Amino acid sequence: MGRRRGPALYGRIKKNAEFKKMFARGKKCFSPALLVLYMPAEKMRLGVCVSKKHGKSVKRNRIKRLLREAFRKVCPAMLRPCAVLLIPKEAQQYTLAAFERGLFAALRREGLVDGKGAKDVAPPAKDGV
RNA sequence: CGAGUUGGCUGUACGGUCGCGUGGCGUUUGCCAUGAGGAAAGUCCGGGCACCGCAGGGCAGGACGCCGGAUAACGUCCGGUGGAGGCGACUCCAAGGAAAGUGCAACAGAAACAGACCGCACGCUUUUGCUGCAAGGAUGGAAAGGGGAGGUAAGAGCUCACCGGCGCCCCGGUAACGGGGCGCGCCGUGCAAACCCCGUCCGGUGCAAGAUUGGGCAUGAGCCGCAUGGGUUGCCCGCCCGGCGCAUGCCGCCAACAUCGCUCGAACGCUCCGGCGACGGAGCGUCCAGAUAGAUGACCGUACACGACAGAACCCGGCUUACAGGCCAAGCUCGGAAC
RNA sequence: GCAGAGAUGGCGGAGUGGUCGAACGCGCACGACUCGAAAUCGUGUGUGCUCCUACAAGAGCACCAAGGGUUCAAAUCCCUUUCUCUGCG
Repeated sequence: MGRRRGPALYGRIKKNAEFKKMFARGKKCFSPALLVLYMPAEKMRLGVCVSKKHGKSVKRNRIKRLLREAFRKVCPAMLRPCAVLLIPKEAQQYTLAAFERGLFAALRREGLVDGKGAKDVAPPAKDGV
């Protein structure tokens, strides 16, 4: 499946059991825009959790894309591989900048990311490490 | 020119860098192709497909309901009929049966399968009651065909013409129905989106359906049941029938987050033919998402009416609902101006 | 995705088409009892608009998720929409 496309930037969390494990044992950190759950893992992995409370399907899809894009931008700055679960908070509007800033701030507080500003990381020049 | 009616189309576009799903080539980097909607929605109908007792019968239940046609089918669509609304183009209508039966019509009112409260009037009586009548009043959503003329003591289809109703006949139409004639003084309110009657149709469950693998074979003993039992959509008849786990040996496999179902189809585009039309037929051409925590985003540039509602989940045909703006057709209707 | 159930005062929850703004219970307010409180008993208690009014009281209309329809009459029957809940891997 995805692995034959060469070294992708990050893998995805798919199994329901994994989600349950993340909720039960993952470390939590908060930011105004979203809640981040993470665990150490062999490679970078991402899961998003958007419920019906956030809106109808178009809105939910939009939120998921923004979360993935924010993670894609922050990902190269990560110091060690983790499995990360992103849960947005309910809001009137969801913007990429808010998610990106929130995610970066939360990860820096946990020491998973070096201290440079989030905006400098933006173009992930090459994806082969 | 203004106002309006009906039907239909479109609903950001192009380029660059990075990123995502699927398919192909390479298989080290990567490259190429392709990638949401008219409603994908609500799940309100109708099918296909799949499985279920082998699906047979009856009852119950449900849906539909002017007529004719289209269709795989429909509660949809088309063309008519009747009714309602609009000056009109046109729009809307669950539109069979109330003399098959049952039921309901509260309150008000004298009376709502039925009549006399007020009233009107001749005569008797004259405080009042008897008798005749149902025009007017009053109640009500509904009051005994309608409103005129004659008639009468007062009145009444009592009589007459018109309208309405019912029955019969003739003509037109496939039919619903329309037109005309004759007869009957009129047997009668509303509700069947109350039960119901008549006609037509329907087995159930739904891709979380289901199929493949998850073990197979052999041997051994055990437990439950052996029919007043179990299975079978709600019920009855009918129909079908043993089930469960354990130990040992050999082969197989690591397991559910798998594979298939999963997208070529009542498909789409163009042209021609038949039909008023829905639609049908023929020819040529095209391949157009198949995800499974669920793929379309970020940034930059250009253009403009600055982009609405909104995201496939087995697939089709409809209905309903949401929707910024733009365009087209019928050159259709009304009003104004000019000629 | 598919299937099903429901929405009635502040809350729970009844309500065969007809005097239904709507039973009943919990609340809440006031009163009685008490030295005071609890318990008990009694009374009252929805919202909005209009009228009237210094307030209170009173009168009328509308509202049973929203919008239509059938009916003389709808919380109830029918259709559409919105929202909530439940089951199925």
